[in-house]
Amino acid sequence: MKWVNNMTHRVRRTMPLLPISIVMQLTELTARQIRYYEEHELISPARSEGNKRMFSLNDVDALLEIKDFLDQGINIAGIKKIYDLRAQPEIEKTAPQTITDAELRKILRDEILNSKSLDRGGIRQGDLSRFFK
Amino acid sequence: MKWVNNMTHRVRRTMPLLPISIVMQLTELTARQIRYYEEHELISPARSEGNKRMFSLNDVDALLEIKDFLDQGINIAGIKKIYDLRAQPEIEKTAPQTITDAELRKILRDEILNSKSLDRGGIRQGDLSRFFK
DNA sequence: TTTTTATGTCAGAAAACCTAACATAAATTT
DNA sequence: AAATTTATGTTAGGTTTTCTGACATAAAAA
Repeated sequence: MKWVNNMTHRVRRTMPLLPISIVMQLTELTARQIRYYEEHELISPARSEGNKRMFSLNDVDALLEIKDFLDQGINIAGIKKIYDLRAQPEIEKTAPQTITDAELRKILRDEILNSKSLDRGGIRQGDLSRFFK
Repeated sequence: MKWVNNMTHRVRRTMPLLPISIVMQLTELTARQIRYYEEHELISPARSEGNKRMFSLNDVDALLEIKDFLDQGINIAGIKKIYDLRAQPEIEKTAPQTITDAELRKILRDEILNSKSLDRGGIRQGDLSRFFK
């Protein structure tokens, strides 16, 4: 017999559920790093009544992505620009975007030039697999 | 384009993620109630290094079920017995279980006699729907 | 070489959580 | 009916966690 109260697969991705200590474990980032990324507006975790940061699963996803970008040599400004571009996908491929477009090319070019042939093959977010099934 | 870091649907149900404040919101139980149920071994939430309770999604499910049982008039002892019986499903329907079985019947009988015709129709855990999609 | 970036570390304060104790209404037992 | 038990409320004192802000620093960029 199955029971009714199974919320596991229904939790909203945007619900602020997790304290920073748990997010540190899930992402292997320090509190300092997480706060720094928020300071630079890469994430906007919710706050408890007492001003403690509360993170959603989407926030965790975002942090893992930020970590990945940084590991790839992209800097905070670059990540922010990528996010900005993601936010307006409808203007994409229409009129040229003056400076914005050029900036993106520069970012991408720099990324290629900076890649340092790290070649971290295959295993993406490998360590996290121990947390998942 | 989809991104790789989507942990949302892969979080282990048993991972201790949530502080008691969040569990209070999710279940609409007080901290006192949650701690009392733990004291009576209906749940066993994990602990942080500093001894703070950390709850898994399974724990939340369990608490919602406990709440439901209590609302139905079943007391803590009854819930515990139900859990015990659930833990040995293989003995079920075989040899008579002496006292255990009789105790269960008493519980069920008492539940029926105590039902007070509350008749809380249909809507199960209704309020929680606002938390889910 | 100077500046910027990303992160470490520390301090003091506030919030969240802990256990333990006492209080109590409602239900149960005697 | 009186005494006890159950499930929960409340309060107090102590510990853990998190906060902001400041200063420090290695590596990268200008």
